[in-house]
Amino acid sequence: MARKPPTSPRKNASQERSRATVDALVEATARILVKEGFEQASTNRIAEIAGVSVGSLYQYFPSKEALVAAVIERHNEEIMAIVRTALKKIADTPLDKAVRQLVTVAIEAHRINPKLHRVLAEQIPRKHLKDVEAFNREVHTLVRGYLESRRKEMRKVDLDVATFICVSTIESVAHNTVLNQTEMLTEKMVKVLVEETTRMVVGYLR
Amino acid sequence: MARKPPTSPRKNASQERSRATVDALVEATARILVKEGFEQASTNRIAEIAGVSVGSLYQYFPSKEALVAAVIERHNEEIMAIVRTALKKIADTPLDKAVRQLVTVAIEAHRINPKLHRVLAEQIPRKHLKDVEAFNREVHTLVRGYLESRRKEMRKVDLDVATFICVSTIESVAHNTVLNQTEMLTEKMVKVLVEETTRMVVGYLR
Amino acid sequence: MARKPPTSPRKNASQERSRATVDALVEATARILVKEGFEQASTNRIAEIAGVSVGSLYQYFPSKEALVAAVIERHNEEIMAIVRTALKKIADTPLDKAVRQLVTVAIEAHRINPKLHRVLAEQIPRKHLKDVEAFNREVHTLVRGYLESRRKEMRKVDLDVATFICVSTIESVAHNTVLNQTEMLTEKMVKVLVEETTRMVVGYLR
Amino acid sequence: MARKPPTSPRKNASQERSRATVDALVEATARILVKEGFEQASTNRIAEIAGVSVGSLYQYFPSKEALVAAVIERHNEEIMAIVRTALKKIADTPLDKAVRQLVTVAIEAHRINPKLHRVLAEQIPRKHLKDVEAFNREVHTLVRGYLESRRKEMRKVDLDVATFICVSTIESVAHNTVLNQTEMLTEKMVKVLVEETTRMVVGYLR
DNA sequence: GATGAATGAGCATTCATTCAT
DNA sequence: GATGAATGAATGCTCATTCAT
Repeated sequence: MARKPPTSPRKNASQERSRATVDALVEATARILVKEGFEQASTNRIAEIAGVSVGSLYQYFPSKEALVAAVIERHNEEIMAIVRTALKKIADTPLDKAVRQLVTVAIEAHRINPKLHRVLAEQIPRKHLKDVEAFNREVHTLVRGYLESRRKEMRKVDLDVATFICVSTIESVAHNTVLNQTEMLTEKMVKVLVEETTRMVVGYLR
Repeated sequence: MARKPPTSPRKNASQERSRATVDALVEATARILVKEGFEQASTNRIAEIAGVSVGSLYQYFPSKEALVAAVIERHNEEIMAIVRTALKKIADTPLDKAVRQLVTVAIEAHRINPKLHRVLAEQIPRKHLKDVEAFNREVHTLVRGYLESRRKEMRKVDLDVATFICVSTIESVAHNTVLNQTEMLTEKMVKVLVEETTRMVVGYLR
Repeated sequence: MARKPPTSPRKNASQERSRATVDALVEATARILVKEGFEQASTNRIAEIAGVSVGSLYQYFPSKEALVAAVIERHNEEIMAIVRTALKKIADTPLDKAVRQLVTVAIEAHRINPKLHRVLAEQIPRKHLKDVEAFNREVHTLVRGYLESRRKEMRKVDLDVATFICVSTIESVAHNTVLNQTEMLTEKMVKVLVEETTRMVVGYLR
Repeated sequence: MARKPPTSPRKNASQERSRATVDALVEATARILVKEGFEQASTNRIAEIAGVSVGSLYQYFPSKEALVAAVIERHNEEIMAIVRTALKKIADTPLDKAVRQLVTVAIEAHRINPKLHRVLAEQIPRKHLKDVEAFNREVHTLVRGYLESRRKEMRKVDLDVATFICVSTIESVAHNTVLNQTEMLTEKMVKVLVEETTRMVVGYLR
C-alpha cells in the first residue's frame, strides 16, 4: 500500500478507479453469462468486454469462479433487498395480505433480471453457490420471524416445518413462473397465480 | 464388411455386445458424475472406467453431451416409471389419499439415487436438459388427468393452473427435502413433511 | 490399455511409435535448450520442433519439468556409460595409469555434448537435478571401489575423503576445461592438463 | 523538475534516500532468493518486501535481471574482499602455509552466506553470470601473481596451467564442501579437508 | 520522484474429438 | 468394429514492465 498520500482526493480517485474496474468486470461477466452462457465466459473474453486487461481482472478477482460468485452475490443482494423491504412492510399485516404480498414480491424478485436468473439457475456449477446457502437461511429466518409474530392467526404447527414448506412453495411457483413458458406470463396469468398460491399457503397456515 | 452371413445368433451377440458397451458407458458416466463431479468427467476418463476405448465411446455417442443426456434420461426414466405406476394405482383413489401418495412417491423418486440427482440438479449445464421438458410435460399431463377425474371433489378451479401449482409445490418440497439438510431427513421428519404438504395441497384443491 | 491384440507386430508398431514420439520430444527439448536456452523452451515450442502436438507431449510427460529431467537423465546416462566402462577397464591398472585414464575420460565425458552440458550446468533450475545426486553417488562409489583395491599403492588416508577430493578435482578440471576458454581447448593443451591433473592427484594419493 | 535549488544537504539527503532504496531492493531480492527461490522472486514481490513501489524499482533497476545481477555482484564482492585480503596477507608467506590459508579462506568465503551461495549456484539462469567471468579472472590473476613470486619454491611448470588447476581444485573442494552433505560439515571434517587439499596442491606445485 | 493500477504477451496445461492402424 | 495415439484450439493465469496520476 505504501505511504498514503495526504490528500483524500487522490486516494478516492484511485479507489473510484478500482471500483469502476471491479464493477465493469462484474457487469461484463453478467452480460456474457446472459448473452452467451457460462461455457463461453472465458476470463480473457470477460476482460475484453469489460474494456480491461486480463491482468487487471486477476488483480481484483483471484479466479474465474470468484468473478461468477460476485455476479451471483450481486444478483442475490438485489433480490434480498426487495425481500427484506417487503418483509419489513409486511410486519404488521394480517396473514392473507402478507402472503399475497410475499408471493408477488417473490415473482418480482425473480423478474429483476430473468435472463441472468435463468443462467444462474441453469448453467452454473453449484460450486459457486455456497453463498446461496446464506441467502436461503436469511429468507428462512425472516419468514419464520414473521410467521412467529402471526401465530395467533395460525393453527398449531411446527414453525420450521411451516416455514420450510411455505418458502419452498412460494419460491418454486415464482421460479417456475418466471422460467417456464413465456406465453404463460401475461400479467393476468401472473395475477391468477398469485391469487391461487396465496390461497393455498394461507389455507395451509390457518 | 463382415464376411460371415448375418446369422441371427451372431447378430444378436453383436447387438448384445453393443448394448453392453452402451450400458457400460452410461453407467461409467453416472459413476464419475457422482464420485467426482461433472468437471472431472472427461470422455477419456469415462471410456477408461467403462473399460472401453475412447474410439468406441464415439461410436455410440456423438458427443460428451449425448452421454450426459443419456444419463439424465435414464435417471428420469426411472423416476417416471415410479410416477407412472403411482398415478395408475391412484386413479380411483379419493383426493386426500391420492395426494399423500403422490407426495410420498415424489420424495421416493428423488431418493432413488440422491447423489446422482444432486449432481444432475447442481452441476449440469442445462444445455443437456431439454429432455427434462418432455419429462415435465408428461408429469403435468398425468397429474392433470387425475385431477380432471376427481373434479367433483374439488372446488372450481382452472385445471392447468391447479396442476401447475400442485406439481411445482410437490416437486419443490421433495427436491428440497432430499437436497437439504441431512439431519432433517429422519424418517419421522419425512412423514411430517408428507402430511403437511398433503394437507396444504388437498386444502387448496378442495 | 484394453485387450492386447494377439500379434506382436501391432503391439511393437505402437510401441515403436510411442518410443519415437518420446525420443523426438526429448531430442527437441535438448536442441532448444542448446540453441535458445532454458527460458525459451516452452512446451508448445518443444512440441512443434519435435513435430508433434502439445497434446502428445503431455501424453508422455506430465510436465515441462519432466521433459527437462528426461534430457538431463539421458545426458547423465551417456556420461555414466563412459565412466562405468572406463572404471571397468581400469580395474587392474596401477594408480598413475588409472588416474590418467580417469581424467581423460572425465574430459571426454564432458565433451560429449558440451553445449548441452553447459546449458544443463548453467541454466537449469536445480529443482530438476535431484537425479544428479544419484549420479554423484554412483561416481563416488565406483571411484572409492577402485581406490580401495589399490590401497597398497597409496599412503594411509581416509578413503572417503580421498575420493571426495579426487572426484571434486577431476570433475572441476574437466568441467572448467570444457566450459572455459575455447582457445584453451587445443588438443595439446588438453594433454597438458591431463598430465598435470594426473600428476597432482597421483602425487596426492601416493 | 525540482523547484528547490540543488543545495547539497538536500541533494545528499536525496542521494542517501536513493542509496537506501537501492540497498533495500537488493537486500529484498537476496532475501526472497534465499527464502523462496528464484522462481518466486517476482519484481512486484521484491518491491513489496523492499517497502517500495514497483515503479521505484524500475527507477533504479532497468530489469529484473539487473536486480539479480546486483545481488550476485554484491555477494561476489564480499567474497573477493576476503580473497583479496587473504592474498595480501599471504604475499610473503611460503607455499605450504599460503596454500593452507587460501583453502581455508575459500571455504570461509563460500560460507559467508551459504544459502544465498547455493541459490546463486543452483537456480540462477547464467545469463546473469557474466560478471562472474571478471571475478574468475581476478582470482586467476591474483593467484598467478602470488605463484609467480614463489617460483623458486616450485618445480618448473606453466604458470597459467598451474594456476588454472589450483584454482579449480580449491574452488571445487570449497564449493562441494559447502554445498554437499551437511553432516560432513563438522569443523573437524573441514580441518581434515583443508589439510588434505593443501597437501595435494602443495605436493603438486613443488 | 514515487506510486500502484493497468497492461498483454506468453505460458503450461486440458480435453473433446479424429483417424490410421 | 475396436483401438488409443495424436490433435490443437482453447483456457486460466502470471509477471515483467509501463505510465497516468
